[in-house]
Amino acid sequence: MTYHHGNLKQALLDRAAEVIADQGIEALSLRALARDVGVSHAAPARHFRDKKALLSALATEGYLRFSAYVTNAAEQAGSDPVARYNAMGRSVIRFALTYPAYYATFNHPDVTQQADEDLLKSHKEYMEIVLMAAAEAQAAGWQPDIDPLVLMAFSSAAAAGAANLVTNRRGSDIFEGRDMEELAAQIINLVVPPSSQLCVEKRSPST
Amino acid sequence: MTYHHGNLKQALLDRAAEVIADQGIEALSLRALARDVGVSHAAPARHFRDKKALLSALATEGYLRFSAYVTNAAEQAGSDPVARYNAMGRSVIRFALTYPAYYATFNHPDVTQQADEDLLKSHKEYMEIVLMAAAEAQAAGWQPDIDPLVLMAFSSAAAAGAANLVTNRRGSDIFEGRDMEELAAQIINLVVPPSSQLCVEKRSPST
DNA sequence: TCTTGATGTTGTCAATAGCAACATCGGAGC
DNA sequence: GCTCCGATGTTGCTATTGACAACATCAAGA
Repeated sequence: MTYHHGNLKQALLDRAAEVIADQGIEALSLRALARDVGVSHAAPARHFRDKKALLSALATEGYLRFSAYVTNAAEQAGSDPVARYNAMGRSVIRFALTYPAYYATFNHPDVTQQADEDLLKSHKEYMEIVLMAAAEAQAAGWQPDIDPLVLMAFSSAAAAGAANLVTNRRGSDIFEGRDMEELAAQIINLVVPPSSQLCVEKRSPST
Repeated sequence: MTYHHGNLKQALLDRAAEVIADQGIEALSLRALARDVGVSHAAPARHFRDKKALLSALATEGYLRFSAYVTNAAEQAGSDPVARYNAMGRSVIRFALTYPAYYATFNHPDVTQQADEDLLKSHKEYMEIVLMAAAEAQAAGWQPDIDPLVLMAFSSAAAAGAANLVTNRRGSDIFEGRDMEELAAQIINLVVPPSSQLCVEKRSPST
């Protein structure tokens, strides 16, 4: 074992993601992280000024993956821009379930209440991807009269809210017996129909 | 000053709300709370098993106020069920801005990942209020073909997402120069139109 | 070889959460 | 009025944690 770890920064981020995923974000401790990675308790300070910085870095990494994830979902969905946008919405839910650690950082006060330049950049990049996709869906007939930025905010808000619903372990028994993932998908469908065909139908139901 | 505080439990909750509102939920400490209220560091333990319990209690109180708040908003909005539901949505945003401390607890892991009986009850009560209002809006022509529970989840998700957008201090400069509160209102309008008139128009735009 | 900067270690401090033993109050029952 | 007792608050303690400072080690280039 060398004196230098070699890749401590990434090792810490990886381990942090694991810990958050199975013990919750509140259980995260820099010292425990250092122990787990086999390094002394002050070593993380070389890479992260403080705990917030680590969470921010994790969130930054999360948004990068998030961008890739939704982009990929759009590509898988084919060429209909509305179907693509719907698929992106569904992928938000899947992402939250697949990478709970990253998703948890997105909502953590240390991340939401502060600005770190890298974080802002990766977050903005994500939103721009969504914004462009929203504009394309509009061009294909979805909500043509609304400001694209408002539409993007609306979709993001709904998707984020749905993801929260699904990731909350507190079982609101009002949803007793429901498949929460299915519920989330239905929410997405209320935001954007699954195909542009349905946009047209919606606007002139008499046909 | 008496030996017994008299109303320590409520005093702690009130002070906690203040601290959260102006220093953030991460800055909350039971000991500081005890100091501020003029009581010894272990006194809070008599009323709250631990920090999570205090946050849960605060969230419970928050949901009770939340219920009253949206109910009041509906009453102020008149008799059109759709307009009432729209007003309730807007009131969610106002609530988040007016009582940031309560709103912050709603999204805190200690609250979202665990179940405390009182909390579940007050949260369920809130959701039932929204559910009933959604059903009434449906009866007045809003989204008549959708499962009311799905509609309720959709509206809640979108409203919560919009509220998060507005309460996040991290200025995503993609919204540069926007009035975030106005943006949130526009989001609500995409969920439910401001009056039942607009539902009909939406469904048959040819008229 | 010497220097330099990056990285990791050891030691330490203040703040905190949570526990236990004790003190004090105030009301219920006599 | 008195006593007991449970509820409430206090004091003292331990372990954990985040953060800092001084030092050690390594790699690479002058």
